[in-house]
This record gives sequence, structure tokens and C-alpha cells, in this order.
Amino acid sequence: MARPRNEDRIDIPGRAVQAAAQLFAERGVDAVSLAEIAAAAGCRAPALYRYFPDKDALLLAVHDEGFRRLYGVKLDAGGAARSSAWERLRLGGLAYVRFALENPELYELMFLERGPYRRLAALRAAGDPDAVDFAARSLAFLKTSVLACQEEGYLSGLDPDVAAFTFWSAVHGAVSLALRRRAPFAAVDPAAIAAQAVETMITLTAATRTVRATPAPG
Amino acid sequence: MARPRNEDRIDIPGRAVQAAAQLFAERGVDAVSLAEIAAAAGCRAPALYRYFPDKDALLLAVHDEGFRRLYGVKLDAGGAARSSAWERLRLGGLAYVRFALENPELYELMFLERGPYRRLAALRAAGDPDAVDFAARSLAFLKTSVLACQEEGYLSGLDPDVAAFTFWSAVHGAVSLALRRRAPFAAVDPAAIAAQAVETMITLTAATRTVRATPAPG
Amino acid sequence: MARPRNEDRIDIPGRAVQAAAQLFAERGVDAVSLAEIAAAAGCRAPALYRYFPDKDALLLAVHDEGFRRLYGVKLDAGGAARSSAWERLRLGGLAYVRFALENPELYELMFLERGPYRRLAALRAAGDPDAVDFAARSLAFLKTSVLACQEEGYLSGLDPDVAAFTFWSAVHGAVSLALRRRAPFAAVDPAAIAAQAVETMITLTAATRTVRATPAPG
Amino acid sequence: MARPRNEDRIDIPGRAVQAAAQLFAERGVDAVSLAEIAAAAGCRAPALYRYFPDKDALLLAVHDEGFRRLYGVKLDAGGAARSSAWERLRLGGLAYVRFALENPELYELMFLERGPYRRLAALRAAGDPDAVDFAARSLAFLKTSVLACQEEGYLSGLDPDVAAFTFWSAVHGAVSLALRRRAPFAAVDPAAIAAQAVETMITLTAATRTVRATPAPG
DNA sequence: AATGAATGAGAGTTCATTCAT
DNA sequence: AATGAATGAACTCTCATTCAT
Repeated sequence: MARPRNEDRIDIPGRAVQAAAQLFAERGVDAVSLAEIAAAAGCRAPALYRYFPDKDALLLAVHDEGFRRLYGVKLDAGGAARSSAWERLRLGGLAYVRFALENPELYELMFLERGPYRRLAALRAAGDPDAVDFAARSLAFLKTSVLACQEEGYLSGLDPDVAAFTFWSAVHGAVSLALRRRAPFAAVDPAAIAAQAVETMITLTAATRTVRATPAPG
Repeated sequence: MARPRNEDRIDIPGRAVQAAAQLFAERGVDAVSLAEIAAAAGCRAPALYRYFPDKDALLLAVHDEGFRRLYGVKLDAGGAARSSAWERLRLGGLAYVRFALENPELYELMFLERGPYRRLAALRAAGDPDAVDFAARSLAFLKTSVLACQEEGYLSGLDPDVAAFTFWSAVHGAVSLALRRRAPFAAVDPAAIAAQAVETMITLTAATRTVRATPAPG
Repeated sequence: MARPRNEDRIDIPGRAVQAAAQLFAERGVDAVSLAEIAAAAGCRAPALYRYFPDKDALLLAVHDEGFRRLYGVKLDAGGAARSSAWERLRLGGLAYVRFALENPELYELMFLERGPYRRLAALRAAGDPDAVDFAARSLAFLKTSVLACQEEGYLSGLDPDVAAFTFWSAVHGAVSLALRRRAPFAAVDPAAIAAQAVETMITLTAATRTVRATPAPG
Repeated sequence: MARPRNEDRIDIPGRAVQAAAQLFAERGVDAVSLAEIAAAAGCRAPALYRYFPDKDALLLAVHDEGFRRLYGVKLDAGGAARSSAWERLRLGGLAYVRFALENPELYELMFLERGPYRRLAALRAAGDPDAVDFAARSLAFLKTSVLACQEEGYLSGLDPDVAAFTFWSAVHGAVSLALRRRAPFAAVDPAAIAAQAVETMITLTAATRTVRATPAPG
């Protein structure tokens, strides 16, 4: 019924953010000119100024868009009905790796690129709420898994917050090194490398099983 | 007008590398001009061209300097005759964390900033593969520790290469998140967070102890 | 501050080519900056980049313009139904001399200055071979005249290509020496000197008349 | 006995002039830096300032050196004992061509490059005496030949000065076009092209033979 | 007499940004 | 609402030239 509104047909800001996300991630913020972004968005550079006061605002929009999309992705691939807690931990880690390597631009922008924080004083002042938000969600999820593991006798004696952070660090670190091609296994698939790191973390976890004073059945 | 006195201009390349490291890391490589670096180094921009063919070469020098120092730190941390293998692993990890958090700009430049690598790839192709070299040496170092741990009954069953990479990932990840203030513990000292991650990895390692060739008791 | 009014900035590329031709020829290509050309064309240097990708392209445009005009002059000079072939040869030569001495800067740029050719060689390799084209067309034109002369009994026995090149050489040589003030007739009008050389060539040509198919006397 | 004086061993100015002549001719005055000249001369750039006040002075010295060497070359290759006057004319032209194409840098510098004249106001004021000098010698020689030709019945009715200039023009023009690679016979040897132009001029001359009222013998 | 070191001046070029339309 | 045209500012880099040695 309703004709598509104009914005739906043209949607310069949307296309600009998409294009900028891609270009920023591919070649770095400083190496991309507004003219290129405009070209990729199907307009001319001055048109962008109707929607974004300057280049930094566009960068910020890209950033926000990244987190918006990120929030749409479910990381708890394991689901609830898994046999063991550390199996859920494992599947969650692998899902994280998959997400990062399937959305490398997004991940770069969110965790590796410093761009927006360098530029946008407002964000810099108190850290980036979006990122901290995502981090909190990530950690909360991990902590749940850690606690479940501890329920089952693993990781006993560890502070669950610290353990969760350590898991996140390992996965994030593996992903980062893979994305930056800093892993020394040039020939190997980055995703495989990162996944192996996850598996290793799980193996380590499995080793922490302590025989718990076998509860008398019944 | 008056030329700077002699003392002020000794070791221009050294001062330039120092200044560039600071400025690059503070504001990003592309946002720093050679003139600024020169000013910080106590000379004019063209003087830098006597020591570095172009800006990228200066960046490379900063980079190399970073790896040189990091590698020195790691070697020192290995310590002489340490009691146990995983104690060496632990101290190495803590030294890494200390270096990164004491030289955050350098560490950013070395592992987080992408700009440089896009450029340094070209330079490295023709010359000294410093980062890969460092990564390889660092991993070799870690692998040695892992193997020693395995000698002592830890980490058995793990591929030592993968285990070493996982350790590096965990430490690097913790450091990265701390530096980027992505960790949700805003109030906590980043260094403490990262160090805790290292300790956790060690604890996990310790848990992998398997009884070897069980000596006859008593 | 105040932008130039509209009338002042119409046809920037045209004005730029004019200005560049003048400045290049007056002071040499390398001694003229884009800023100067822009100033002479009534704009700022970056504006030139909208029309010419770089300085060499501007030089190429100047060059092309020169050949375009020279070729036009030569065609006109050929005249319509001239009485004799060597009369056409003569008028073509005189027109060439006139063009060169009326546009000395252009002619210098087109034939004497070497700088441009070093650069234009690269441009020409990838694009329109204007000078060679002109040379070829010019020579073809001359060859036509030579052949017509031979039809009428002149220049018999000469290779028409070589004869045409020799004519061009003589006219170009006279013009060159005149423009460079190398001729030792300081007091004499350069144009007159060059024109005399043309007339001499024609006289020589006229002398080559051979009686053809001697018609039966009486 | 006498040890070679220092200048003979080092002779910076001499080597600099040689190097500069070569480099200027090869790549153009503006494209050659003092540092390159100094390197080719076996010293450093500042050393040149002991002998030449600035780059233009060095260029002037190159120019002078060119003419000094040119004056050592005999153009009247024909010698006196030749059978006919136009044979001498021919041999002289061919010698000129040979000289120009064997010393292309010198010839460029003397007749095609505008460099010194653009720069050195003193020279520009009254044309270049050296060049005019050489031109006068060239022309005087040609005029002698022309007069001799006229003695033998050729070129009658022509002003010998103008005829001589025309010959010079043709030869110079052919050489210039050849050196600038403006001749459209890309595949052909430039020297051959220029020589053919000379031959053509001679053929034209030969055609001017007028039967002179056969003088009664005795 | 010659050099290493340094510099001022200036080049071409790019680009975010702003007008007038 | 969007564009073509233009610009100011800035950048990297080169080079003739000059000092102090």
C-alpha cells in the first residue's frame, strides 16, 4: 500500500555507513577519503554532510552500527540442553571465534581499531559504553558457564570473574593475533588456529576436574 | 635562527625514534607529521631524511625498537635456574604483561595498531621480518617452556605448538583488553587484571599435573 | 577571501593551458610551479587537479594544443587550387615559419625543449601519440607536395620520403636557429632569415626541373 | 720529475664539469642535483662550491667546455684537394652530422638546450658569443663552399650568405629532429636520416648546374 | 681543502570541507 | 536534497645552500 518512502529507496546515510564500515575495515580509517565512501554509497561527498557533521561522526555511526549488528548475533551457541558445562563453554568460545572471523571488519572496529576513541573526546572520557556493554554481556555469559563448570567440579578454587576474563582473553587474543596475521603459522587457516586455542583452553579446564567427595547417591 | 647547540642535536635518530614512538602511539601514525616528530626530536623535518629514507622507515625503526626491547625483557624474565618449568612460564607471562603496560604506546604500535602493518608488510617483504621473527622466537621460547612443563608431567597430551600459542593468546588478549579499556572492571588496575589472567593460566596448567611413572611410595 | 566572480572563472582548463604554455616556454617547465599557473589562470592550484591529473598532463595539454594549432595553420596554408605544386610547398613552408615565429614559446615547447619529451614519452606510450602523429601527418602532407612536384617534373630521382624530411629539416632548422638567436645576423629579423631559407629551398627545387617527354619541337 | 700537482690528481672542477655535462645532457639540467654531479665527480656537493659559486655557474662552465671542445673539431673534412666544390660541401655537411651525433650531449647543450640562456642574464643580454662564434665559423666555411660552387656554375643567382644559412639550417634541422627523435622513421638510424638529408641538399645543389657560356679554351 | 650535518624554501599533491546553484 | 566547483591547509619529500669542523 504505502509506497516505499524516499529514504528506503536512496537511504544515503545507511549506504554510507555500510560503505564506510567496509572501507574503514579494509584499509584503515585514515586511508579512506570521504569521496571514496561517497562513491561506494552512490552519492557525492558533499551529500554526506547532510547526515553527518564531519568524518568523525560518520566513523562513530559505523561504530554504533557495528554494535547494533553485534547485539543481533547470538553467542551462546551451546544452548541450554548440553550435556556438560564445559561443553557449553567450548561451544560458546567457538561461536565467538566464528563470529569474529566471519565479521572481521566489525571485530576490528570494535576491539582492535583505536580510531573512534582517539577522535571522539566524548567517548574517550568514560570508555566506550557500547564496547563495555558487549564486554559485560560476554563476560556474564562466560561467568555463567564458569559457575556451571564449578558446579560440576571443574575450575574449583578460581574466582569465577577472573576465570571468565581469562577465557575471554584467550579467545580474544587468539582472534586478534589471527586477524592481525601475527600467528606464526602463515599457511594455516586463521580460524583453525583460533579454534585450536579454544580447544586447548577447554582441555586445560577439563584437567581441573577434582574428584568431589563423591556424594552418596540418593 | 640560532642553530641548536651541539649537545642538543646528538643522536637525532635515537631521539626521533623515541619521539615518533610516543607520538605515533598517542595520536596514530597518520595523524603525526614528520615536522612534529622532528620538533620533538629537536631538529627540522628534512634532518630526519638523513637517517630514515621516509616516514615508513621511521615507523619501522620504532617498531623494531619495540621488539628489541620486548625480547630483552622476556629473556631477562626467563631467569636463570628457576625451580619449575611452569614457574618460568609464569614469570615470562608476567614480564610480558609488565612490558606491555609499562610501554602501552609501544605495545599498541606493535600489536594493535593496524596501520603500521599494512605498510610494514611491504617493508618486511624486502627486509627483516622482525615481528614474525619475534613471534617465532617468542613462541619458540614459550614452546620450550611448554616442553619443560611436559617433562615435569604437565600439559601432557597437548601439541606444544598449540599450547604455546594459546598461552600467548591469553596473555596478549588480557593485555589488549586492558589497554583498550574493554574490560568491564573500570575501577580495577588494568595491570592487575592482566596479571590475574596469567596466574589463572598457570593455575590451569598446574591442574594438568599427571602422576608420571609413579615412584614406589615410601 | 572573496571568491572570484563567475565570469572570472569560466574555462579554467583553457586559461590554464594558455597560462602554462606561456610560463613553460618563458621559464622552462621545471621552473614553473602549479601555483603560478593557477594564479595566471585565475584560480588556486588544487583547482587544476579537477581538469588535469597532474602537472605532466597539463604539459601534455599544452603540447597537444600547440600541435592542433600548427596543423590547422598548415592546412590553411595549403590553399585551394594553387597553380603549381612547388608554390604550395613554398606557402606551406612560409606558413610554418610564420607559426613558429608568432608562437615562439609554443614552438620551443613543441620542438626544442627536451624536458617535456622525456616526460611525454611516458604519457604518449599509453595514449595519443600526438607529436609523432603530427610529424607523420606533416610529413605525409609534405610528401604529397613532393609527389606533386615530381608530377610536374621537379625533384625527379629523389625518394619522396627523404625529400620531404629534408624540407622539414631545412625549415625547422632555420626556425630553430632563428629562435635560439644562433644565427649570426643579430641585426636581421629572424623571421626574414627563416623565410629566406624557405625561398632558397624553393629555388633549389625549381632548379630541378627536367624536361619531360620532350614534346616534338615546333 | 715534477710530481703531479694536486689539481692533476684530484681536479674536482674538471671532473665536475665532465660529470655535469654528461648528466645535464642525459637527463636535463633541472633533473640533475648537485649531489649527483658531486657523486659522479668523486666528491661531495659542498666541495663544488669552492669552484663554482652556484649551480648556474657550473652550467655555464659546462657550456664553455663544450665550445672549447667543439673548437677543437675540424668540420672541413673535405680538405682542399677535392675534385669539386659541391663534393666539399657534401663532405662538410656529413662531417657536421657526424660531429653532432657523436657528441649529442655537446650538441644538445649548444643548440637545443635553452638552460644557460634562461638563467644567465649576462649571456642572455647579447646572445651567446660562443654560440654565435661557432655559428659564424660554420657559416663562413659554408659560404666558402657556396662561393666555390658558384664558381663552378652551381647555385647561381643565390645570395651566398642566404644559401649558406639554408644549408646550415637543413643540416642542423635534420640533426635536431634526429636527436629529439622527431624523425618519423623510428626504426632508422638517426645518423642515417640526417645524412640522407645532406645528400638530398647536395642533389638539389647539383641540379642547379647551369651551362655556362662555355668559355673558349685558351 | 673538504665534509657531515642541517636547514629554509618550496614543490606537487591530497582532502575535508564549503559555497553557489 | 544533492552536486559541481573550488579552496585552505597540510603533508611528504627534494634540494641548493651554508655552517662548524
